[in-house]
Amino acid sequence: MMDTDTPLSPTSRRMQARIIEAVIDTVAEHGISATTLALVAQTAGVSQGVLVFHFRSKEGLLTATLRRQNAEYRDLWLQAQTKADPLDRVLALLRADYSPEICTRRTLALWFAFWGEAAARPVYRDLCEAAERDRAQAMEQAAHDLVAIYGGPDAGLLARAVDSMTDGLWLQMHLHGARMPRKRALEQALAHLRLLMPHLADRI
Amino acid sequence: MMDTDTPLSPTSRRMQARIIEAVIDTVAEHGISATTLALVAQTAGVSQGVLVFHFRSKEGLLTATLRRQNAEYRDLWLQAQTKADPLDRVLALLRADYSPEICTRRTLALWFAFWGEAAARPVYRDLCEAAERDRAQAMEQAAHDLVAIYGGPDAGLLARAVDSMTDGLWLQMHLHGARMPRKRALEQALAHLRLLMPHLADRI
DNA sequence: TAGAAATAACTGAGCGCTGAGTCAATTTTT
DNA sequence: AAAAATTGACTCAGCGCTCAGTTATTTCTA
Repeated sequence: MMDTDTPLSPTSRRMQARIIEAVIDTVAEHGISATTLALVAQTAGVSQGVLVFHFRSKEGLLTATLRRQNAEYRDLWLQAQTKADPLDRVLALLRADYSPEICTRRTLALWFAFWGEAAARPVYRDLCEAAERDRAQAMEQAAHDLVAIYGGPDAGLLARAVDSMTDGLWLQMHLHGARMPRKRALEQALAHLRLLMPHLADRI
Repeated sequence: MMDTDTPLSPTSRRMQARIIEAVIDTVAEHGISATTLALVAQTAGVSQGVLVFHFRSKEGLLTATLRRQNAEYRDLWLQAQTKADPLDRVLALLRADYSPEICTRRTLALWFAFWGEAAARPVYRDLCEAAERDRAQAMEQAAHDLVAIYGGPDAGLLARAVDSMTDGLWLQMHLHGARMPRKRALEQALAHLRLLMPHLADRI
């Protein structure tokens, strides 16, 4: 069990998913530093022992959570890759970052929690970095294709500008909460994109 | 002592500064969750008791550190406000965010550490939010003046785009470390600005 | 297919240890 | 000599993790 790729029994799979949900809730509400096995167990409605049984340690529990978070995020933006037209692809990638699944108090808090510990824990750093990089490459590819067809600024710069805007708006949503709702953030990101590509503004 | 505004003796002031330095080192290296009074005391080369004497609790110690961090950041960008020409002011504000003081492993790790805990601790959230807002307003004012004189895109959008780019690049520097050095980040921010204001590109 | 045997999943009391915070005693500053 | 600053041994609540025992699930056998 755990991080080997042994096929999990449905029972275990369900339990692990349930536990990870509880971890996310706990971290989002209390922060990583106040997340304890007892609290997670209580939130999940199971005994403390089962956490260790499935994830070996608190550390294992947190990295598993981060891994699942990464996978879920990846799944989300991979769907956006299916579009044929590069502008649609860029827009879909962008919209994915402002989807209701991502722009939750819960989810944003989780990302920032792990980013906050990333400097201290190489495991977190590597996982966060990898997720970020994969996504950035996808955007860069899409931007490259876009510029090749429609023209525009340097593709790399364009991609990074869009992604950076996202990080900034995520921070705003994370800190300001209700005063920067998802829809406003999305509208701002789109306005930014229009500014970067005035010649395609009518399609954005 | 502590957060009252009683004038501190030079002895206390020096000791508190020394302790806060140690907190920053400790948080940057081990993260908030692994920062203990013992570790901070050891790093500062003092006894554990003195931490409590000056800051009452671990919580007090951390909020004092955040407050000082805010103040230092504020001092830095306030200097940039002195410029007369609004373009110079925008550029100075931007450059401040990429100054060697800010773009340290240490400093970035500290910001992200507090942002990571912000969702769970209202005190941190409020402090981070306030700092962010003050700074954003300064940028918005400068952008507004700039657009009034030189023309360009919507001032608010411009300001937010610049600041968001910063947050994104801070995240990159934080996660990727050496692969995103300060100078490259600055160069990217400037290139982004040139894209947003082509008519002023030659002055950027 | 019923039921027994074997394995997997889970419980919760408990252990050792480390954390934050205390305080009487000591040193330093005023 | 009085006040302020500092020490470090101490407390004890709460942490991660263990493990003997229990329950659920799957596999085997007649």
